[in-house]
Amino acid sequence: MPPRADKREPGLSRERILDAAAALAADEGLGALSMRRLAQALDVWPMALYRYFDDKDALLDALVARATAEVASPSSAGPWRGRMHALLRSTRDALGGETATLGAELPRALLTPGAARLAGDGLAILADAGFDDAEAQRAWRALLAYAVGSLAVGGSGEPEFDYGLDRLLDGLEGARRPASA
Amino acid sequence: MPPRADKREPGLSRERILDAAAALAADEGLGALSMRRLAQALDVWPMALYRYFDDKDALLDALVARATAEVASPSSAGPWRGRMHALLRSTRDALGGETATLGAELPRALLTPGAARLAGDGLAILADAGFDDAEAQRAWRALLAYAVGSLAVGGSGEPEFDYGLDRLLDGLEGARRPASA
DNA sequence: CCGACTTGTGTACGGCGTACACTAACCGTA
DNA sequence: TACGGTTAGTGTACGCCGTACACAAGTCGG
Repeated sequence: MPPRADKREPGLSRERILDAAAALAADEGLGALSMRRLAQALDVWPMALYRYFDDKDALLDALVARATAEVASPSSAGPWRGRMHALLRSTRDALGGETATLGAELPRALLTPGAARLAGDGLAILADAGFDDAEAQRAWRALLAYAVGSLAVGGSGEPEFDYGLDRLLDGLEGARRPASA
Repeated sequence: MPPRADKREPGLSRERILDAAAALAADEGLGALSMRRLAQALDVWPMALYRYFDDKDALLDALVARATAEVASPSSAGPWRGRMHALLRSTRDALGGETATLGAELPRALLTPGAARLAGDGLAILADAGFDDAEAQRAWRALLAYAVGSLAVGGSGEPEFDYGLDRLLDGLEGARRPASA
C-alpha cells in the first residue's frame, strides 16, 4: 500500500498560493505583494505560507519560474525565422505578462529551469538554420537580450518588436557562415 | 545683493546624499540601501534626508538619473558604427555600473532627462548614417533594447556584447533605405 | 535685538518579513 | 478504543522599514 494517503485536504498548496500571488501582483502591482496581504487574500494567517515556501524570495522565484516555464515551445515546422519569432514573442509575453509588473524581477527569470529549456528551443532553431554551436550560443544570447530589453524600452508594440527582431535576424543570418565571399 | 548668502553650511546636500547612497548600494547591494542605513552612513538622523528628497522613491530616481546623465557623449567624428558602439557601450556601463546592482531599477532609468539626451545622441548618429526620422526612431529603440537587455542576459562580456550589436547594426544598415533593388 | 527661515533632531505609527511556540485534526498501530 | 506521531494552520513577538509631525538650534535681514 502507498505510504502516503492522508485524507485531510490541506486547503493551501504551492499552486494555490502562486495563483493568488500572481493575481495580487497583476491587480495591484508587485509592490502590493506582501506575505501578509497574500495570506489575507487566501484567508489564512501569514505564517501558513511558510509551510510551502522558505521565504518570500523563494515564492518570488517560483512565481517567475512558473511564468518562464509557460513559454510555449513553437512547433518545429516551418522556416526558422518564423519559429524564432514565435519563440521570442512568447518569451517576451510570458515575462512581461503574467509576472506582470514584475519587470523588476527579470534577472531572476533567467536563472530558472524554464529559461534553460527556452535556450534549448532557441538553440535548436538556430542549429536548424545552419549555425554552428559557438555561433548559435552567441546568437541566442543576442536574441534573448533584445527580447528582454524590449520589455524595458517599451515602444509601440508588436510591429516595432518585430522590426528590431528582424533586423537582428538579418544580421545574424548574414554572418552565419564565416564569409560567402 | 543676491538674495541668497546664507553662511551656515548645510553639511548635507543632494550630491553628498547620492554619493553615499551609490557607495552603499555598490558595497552591500541595493537591498541594503534604506533611508535609515543611509542616514547612519552620513551620521545624521533619518528624517534629515527628507529635506533633500521627497521620499525614497525620489532619491532612487535621482540616483539612476545621475547615472544615466553620466553616459558620455561620443565625439561626432569617425564612422557612425564606431560612434554608435561607443554610445551604447557607455550606456550599458553606466546603467550596470554605478547604479551597480541596481539592475532592478532599469525601467526607471529610461524615463530620465539623461535618457532623452541619450536618445538625441543616438538619433543624431543614425541621421548621419542616412536613416530617415521614422526609421531612426525604430532603430534607436531596437538598439537600446539590445543594450539594456544585455545587462540582464549577461554573457561573457564586451566581445559578446559587440557581436550582437554588430549583427543588429548589420541588419539595420541593410534596411536603411526601402530597397536598393 | 528680533522675527523668519533653514537645518537637523526626536518621537511615533503602521506595515513589513519571519522566528518560534503552539493547537487541532488526522493517521497507522496496538 | 486508546495513543504517539505527523501535519496544517494559529498566534505572538521582534526588529527593520518608510515617513508624518512637532520641535530646537543656529543664522539671516531689518
